[in-house]
Amino acid sequence: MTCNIIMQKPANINLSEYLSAKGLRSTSQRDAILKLFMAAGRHLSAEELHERVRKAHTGISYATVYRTLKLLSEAGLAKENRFDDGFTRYEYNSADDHHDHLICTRCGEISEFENDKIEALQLDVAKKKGFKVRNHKLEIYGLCSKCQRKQGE
Amino acid sequence: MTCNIIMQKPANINLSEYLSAKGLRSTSQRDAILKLFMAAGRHLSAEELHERVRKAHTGISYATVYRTLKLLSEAGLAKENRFDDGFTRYEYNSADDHHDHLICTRCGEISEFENDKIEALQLDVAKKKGFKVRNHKLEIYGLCSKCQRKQGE
DNA sequence: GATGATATTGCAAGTCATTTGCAACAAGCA
DNA sequence: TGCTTGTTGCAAATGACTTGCAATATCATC
Repeated sequence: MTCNIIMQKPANINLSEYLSAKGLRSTSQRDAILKLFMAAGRHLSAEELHERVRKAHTGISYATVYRTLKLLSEAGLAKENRFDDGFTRYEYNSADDHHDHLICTRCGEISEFENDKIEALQLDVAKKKGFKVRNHKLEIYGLCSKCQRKQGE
Repeated sequence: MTCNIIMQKPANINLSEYLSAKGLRSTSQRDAILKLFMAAGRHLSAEELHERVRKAHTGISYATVYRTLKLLSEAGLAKENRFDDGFTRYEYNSADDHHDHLICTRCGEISEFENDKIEALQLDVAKKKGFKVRNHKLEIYGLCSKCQRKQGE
């Protein structure tokens, strides 16, 4: 059901290219953060990432995690998502992969979907209003199947 | 197909009914805030509302505006929207009126739309994942027609 | 209308995620 | 190896929003 026929290309830029193009420096902290960020799967908050980073690589500060996450976003390697739970979650941004989110308000599980029809309809709506779309965001909040079952207990 | 997305209770309630039902009190501050909130049109931030309220009715504090806005939300008279600009905007919640938003990232204009097809597709997606929808949020960011023209200047 | 229990207010101080100033430190070119 | 300048960790600052508290106002009851 979820099999993706087209292989997802990784984000086209890699970090060290981006850094040197901008005259920035490569550091052990940045490497460690990127590595754990990519390994972690999606939708990590800065706090969660910091936790993991600190375990593997003592002494990396909160500030550095935030700064690096911002850097990764600018480089196109990460994408920021501000859901309704009050803090920003980051996901690794593979090129051209746009998707939207289903968010379980009970357990916090976030799953993804893609729907071309919805995208097309959005463009129609925007066009009718003379609006030029740059970005969009669709979030569906509710209960995942697990939590529906638990709810009955 | 019926849209069983439950958004919020219809706002057929008026404030004084809600207050007395809950054992709460009606105050001149609450009246003033509600009046200006309703008169103001949509998508006001707490700050904007406070500004207006203060002009008409000196001495109403920020805290009271926030508290009243929260009260109105609980009463179903207001709806909170957290867009990507970092702060919450409130709109008057007329019963059963669900809509989504087009947001101009240049001038901040917010316009609304409704699209039943998109809503239906969302329910499909959710259904396929065994997800029970409680709420959803669709925001399209870009440039309104005015700002596209200005962009060229 | 006066009384009194308690909801509400304004103010200032507190949250909480995120950002920033700064001095110590490190990368990487010369 | 030296030196310029980007980076880091720390602590303090931000900024939207919330809350504690003492003063005040509401409203059911007398």
